[in-house]
Amino acid sequence: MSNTLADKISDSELEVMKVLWRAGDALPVTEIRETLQREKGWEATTVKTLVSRLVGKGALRQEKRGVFYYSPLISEREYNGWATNDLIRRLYNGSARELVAALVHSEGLTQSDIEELRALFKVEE
Amino acid sequence: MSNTLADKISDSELEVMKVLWRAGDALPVTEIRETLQREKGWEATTVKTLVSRLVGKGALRQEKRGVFYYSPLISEREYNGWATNDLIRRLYNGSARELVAALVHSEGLTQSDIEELRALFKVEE
DNA sequence: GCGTAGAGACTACACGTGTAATCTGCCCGC
DNA sequence: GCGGGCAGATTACACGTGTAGTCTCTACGC
Repeated sequence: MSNTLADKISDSELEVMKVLWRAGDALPVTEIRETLQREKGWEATTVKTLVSRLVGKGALRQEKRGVFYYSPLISEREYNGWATNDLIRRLYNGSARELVAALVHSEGLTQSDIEELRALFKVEE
Repeated sequence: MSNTLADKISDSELEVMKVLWRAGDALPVTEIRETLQREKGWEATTVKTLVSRLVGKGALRQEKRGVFYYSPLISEREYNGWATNDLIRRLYNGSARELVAALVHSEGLTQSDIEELRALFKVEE
């Protein structure tokens, strides 16, 4: 369980990753801090701790340009895929189909979602 | 975050829930223990701890029939729905459609899964 | 040149979780 | 009736996580 990279990113850490993913570019901790201070009310040191832990886990790369700049080593798509598969494995017997079926049957999808998805399935044929 | 019931079931605890869900009936801790000892190699006290924590969290009901019998207070469907929505909220901007789209684009689904789902969507129309 | 602020490192601390061991009291078999 | 085993309760303990505070050093403004 747990692949060497993406070594289990925690909920708070995920917020840091999201900032970097959105930025699409390396950021100094200051900027990450500003964003998360605004959005989450987190203290500067809290953000720094999370960033350090992520570096330790191999999820962020740290690069010295005067001050440290951080960039993701795993993409959002990669992470989401991993987390989604994990859920599918744990709750849906490893069957993505079961997951989607459950969604369809459980009001998770609006009628217009269903429309869009039907189109998607046509295309993907 | 976290609804009063289903108050954040942990991974190990989930295994206990699964045993009860599969059983479809109240079980004494002895039987839960036997199953998990076989399947996971867990010690009797480990299982008892998990069961107690689940009772504390309001996920299991404890009922004295000579010895204690345990039954789930939340159904598998309920829990899966909750956990799935949580994932959707955290990773897919709250959009179930985005999740499904990601699955379709990422090899998560086999061709035959897609066939089945297309049928499903037709029915659900 | 000296103080101050900010960057980065180190430390803190409570709570949840995984994984159990030990203690206690009761019932069953001898 | 006595000892052993089992159910249930209590305790344990390390590690991850959320959330920060403090310490140190350096560079910049005065």
